Amino acid sequence: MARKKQYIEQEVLEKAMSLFWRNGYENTSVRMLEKEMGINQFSIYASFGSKQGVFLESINTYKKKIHSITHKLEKTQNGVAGIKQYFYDFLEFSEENNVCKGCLITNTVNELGQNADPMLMTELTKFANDIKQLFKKNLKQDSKKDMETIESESNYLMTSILGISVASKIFNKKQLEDAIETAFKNL
Amino acid sequence: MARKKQYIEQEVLEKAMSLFWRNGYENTSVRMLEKEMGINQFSIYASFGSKQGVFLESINTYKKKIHSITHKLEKTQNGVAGIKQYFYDFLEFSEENNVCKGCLITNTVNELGQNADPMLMTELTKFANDIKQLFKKNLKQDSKKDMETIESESNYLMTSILGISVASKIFNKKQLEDAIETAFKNL
DNA sequence: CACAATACTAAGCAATTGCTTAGCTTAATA
DNA sequence: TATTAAGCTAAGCAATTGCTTAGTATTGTG
Repeated sequence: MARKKQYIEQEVLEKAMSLFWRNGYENTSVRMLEKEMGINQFSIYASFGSKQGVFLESINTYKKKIHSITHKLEKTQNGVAGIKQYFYDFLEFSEENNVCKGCLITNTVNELGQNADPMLMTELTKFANDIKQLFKKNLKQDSKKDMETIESESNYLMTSILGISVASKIFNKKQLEDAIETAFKNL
Repeated sequence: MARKKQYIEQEVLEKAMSLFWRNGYENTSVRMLEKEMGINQFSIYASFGSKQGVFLESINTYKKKIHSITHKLEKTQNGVAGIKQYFYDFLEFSEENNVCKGCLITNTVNELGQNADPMLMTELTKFANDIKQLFKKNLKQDSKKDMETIESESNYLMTSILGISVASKIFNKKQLEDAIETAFKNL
């Protein structure tokens, strides 16, 4: 009985995600979203309710996108080597047109910090924690580390990947590889 | 012959810096600066020219403030141990009311990225490079590392401190200590 | 005291923000 | 083919943005 949507929500979300990823939440206006997504503001609000709504769905889209490499990590059986590979995979993942955008989740945590909507913040820290659990799983595969060591090293790995995410915006490839190689020397 | 300023520029800059540090550049409006600095917009523009001008001076104020710990690092003769101490000093430095604000420079790089004013970006990367040089200096004190190793390890240390800076916003003290302790095990 | 140079107050500027709405097209069903 | 529920266009909303300006207050000097 009714007219059909002239866009596919997942498709325009990909574009919205890309824009948020490049510019951050506050530096992305609804007008910019209009242009990037190629649809009118009315359609944006009809589909996603608010700018925050678009952002939340963009986060979900990001999660799906990064799932290819988190899934790979989830399936590895080779301990620390698998985690190291994840670091390299992440770098490749975050690169676009030779420009590193870091991690959308990390960027957002860093931008909004404690000013962020609590629900959003919960969502973001949950993601971070899931990654940490994957690190732990792989660390356990590596022989005789005790619980305490595994906890410490997973915290270390989390700050390392956060560091890589930020550094990727100003460091060149060689410097990032230096960082990764050295980071894994003592694990 | 003329009326006197009713505020001290360095004093109001301290307050501006604190606000930018907490909220980032874009999330800080001139009205917010007015309130925090306790002076009228006219005075802000008379003293600093623009919002960006206030920010640039805030960065300088930040540098002066952090100089107490970079200076300490500059003077240390105890190699890696001195760098590790710097990490702990930084954590203490970035804490305010039990809330970690990270590093103003790192936050800004992360927020503005390649969208930033080139002059500002140059300023920020220069600061990062100065820290890296201090790391190198201390690494050289530690015996028989070759040039290549020192370069690699200084890149590693830079990403580590960046990671600590970001992680400090979501990790608790124990987790951050885990990260630092593990980070220095292989140096 | 009067002058002149600067600072302060507060109102107001155009532009942009997130969001809404009135009026139209579109398309599947009866 | 007429109806009707939904989507689209584009104009417009109040609030906020960075910044300016007109008018007034304060000061040291002649």
